Amino acid sequence: MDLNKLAQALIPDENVKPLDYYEQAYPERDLPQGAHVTRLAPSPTGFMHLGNLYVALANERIAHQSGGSFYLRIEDTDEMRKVEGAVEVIHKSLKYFGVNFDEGADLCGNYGPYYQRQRAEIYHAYAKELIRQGLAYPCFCTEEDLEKTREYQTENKLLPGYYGEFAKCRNLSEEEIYENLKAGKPYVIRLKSQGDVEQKHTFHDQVKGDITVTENNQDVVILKSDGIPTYHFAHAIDDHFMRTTLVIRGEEWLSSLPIHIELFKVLGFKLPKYGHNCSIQKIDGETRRKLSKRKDPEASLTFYREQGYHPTAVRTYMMTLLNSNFEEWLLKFPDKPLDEFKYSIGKMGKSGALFDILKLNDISKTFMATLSAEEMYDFLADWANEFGTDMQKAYFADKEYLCKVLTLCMGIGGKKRRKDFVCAKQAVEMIEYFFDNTFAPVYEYRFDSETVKKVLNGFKATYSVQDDMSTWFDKVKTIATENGFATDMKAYKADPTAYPGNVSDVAEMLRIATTGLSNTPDLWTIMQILGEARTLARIERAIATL
RNA sequence: GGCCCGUUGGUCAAGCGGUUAAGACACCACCCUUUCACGGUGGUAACAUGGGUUCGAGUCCCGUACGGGUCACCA
Repeated sequence: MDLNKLAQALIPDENVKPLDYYEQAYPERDLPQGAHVTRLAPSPTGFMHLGNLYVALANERIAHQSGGSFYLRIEDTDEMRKVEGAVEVIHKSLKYFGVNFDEGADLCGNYGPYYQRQRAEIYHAYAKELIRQGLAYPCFCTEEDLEKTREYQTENKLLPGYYGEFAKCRNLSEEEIYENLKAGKPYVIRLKSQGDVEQKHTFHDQVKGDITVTENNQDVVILKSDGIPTYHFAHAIDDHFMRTTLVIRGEEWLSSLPIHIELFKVLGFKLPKYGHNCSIQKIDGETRRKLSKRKDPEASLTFYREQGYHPTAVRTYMMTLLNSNFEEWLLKFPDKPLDEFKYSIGKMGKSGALFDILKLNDISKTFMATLSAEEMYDFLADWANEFGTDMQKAYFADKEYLCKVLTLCMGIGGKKRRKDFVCAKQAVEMIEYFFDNTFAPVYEYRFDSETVKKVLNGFKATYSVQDDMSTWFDKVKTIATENGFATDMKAYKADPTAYPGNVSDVAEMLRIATTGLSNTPDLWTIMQILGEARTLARIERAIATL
């Protein structure tokens, strides 16, 4: 068979450039020893998964730490999944979490285009070369044909797929090929696999260590009938010409690694290093499964923005899952920037980790407690502006007042910072009692109405905003004594049954009356912030409901 | 089902042939405390399983079980 003629018939010369051109157009990068070029290569589906951030972080760290480059390539070879505006979403959501690309789609760079659809020519040039070498061929099988062989293979317990004797179009005669072409039959280009499934090799994965890979024997499709490459072929071409040195990707790719190895081999390209990381899982009843886009809201990156998790907190949590020695480092250097941590690919977990929102919350609380009132104001204002209700947005009109509230709620100036704030949404909800238009208390006292009424009336009669903290508390103690509550904690502890309660119970009644909550920061300060008129109004409001 | 990967407390995990099997989150108790937190101290709790190899195995080998991934003209 005249392979040159076939190659020319399938992919005419005028559509491609000579192979040398590409090698020269995309030369080896001039980088320091040990520098890694990594990438993120998502499909533009418009949905950003937590896993996307996870793998992006790993790739970004390794590239930047080694003095290499990290780029974004868009895998838009599947027309069906494409969504308008998706690339913007990718940039926006990753940027929010501090992941920045050096080059790539919608950015500059010398190794583009970074959209696979715009790289048709280069794929065709190499597909043509493979055809010429007899390493690829056109396949005219229809979906029904493939379905039939698959059925036969399953029935007979044979390895499914298009290979060896089942690869009918491998052996098409020259006449048959041209006849099919002439008849306008649609076709794909398949790799003529040289592999043997009996052959196993050990392969060093950067994450998993030594693994055994079986040679590929599938005549995989490299060019679809519309001339667009499949992922496998595009991966080999792109990562070669973009000069990727290390591919960190999800472990779902592990099983197609043999295909990639063969593709790089037949194309004459040097295989990059690979690291296959495991996916983030979730416990669902009894079983674990991958975090699911459909079932788990926390799978989506937008979830963290909507809830108002601080990007640094999410990033920190991701790092604890990504590198097993990170947490130890964090404990040792809590104030150092995250980027100073020495990331190592070898410290990535070999088995899938469960997503633990409690742990995220803890990290988040600790981080939030490092912010100043001003920083917190800005962070909450940003969130409210995008996701808050109109009432919540109004909180930010009086910055001075809100900063006072935040200073109190975060325990700034105290001996120890409070750690009440987990995320913006919860924080904004938590401070709503400071604003009269959202103050909607549900009073739940642990004492009977009569007692509460006596306490509240006693307080109302004596409260003055001029009182300093100890004067104020002395008054609370007086009210306690008047109602039979213990003020001497030692005496109370010795015999709790002798009293209806102690001062703390009295304080709690006052707290509930003024805030609607039994859990708030220091009550005296709250009353100072509210002022005398509002404080008394609230006490009266509470009395009225009794 | 075939192939591949994995399995240390509830969760994340350290461990590289000899340890009282770290640490963090969560949980519990106590202390501190005018509430709630914060903080402190302590506690409960683990090597999936059966065989080897070895003086000695969480660590090495084989089997089993369980979990995950994958078997497209999707990535």
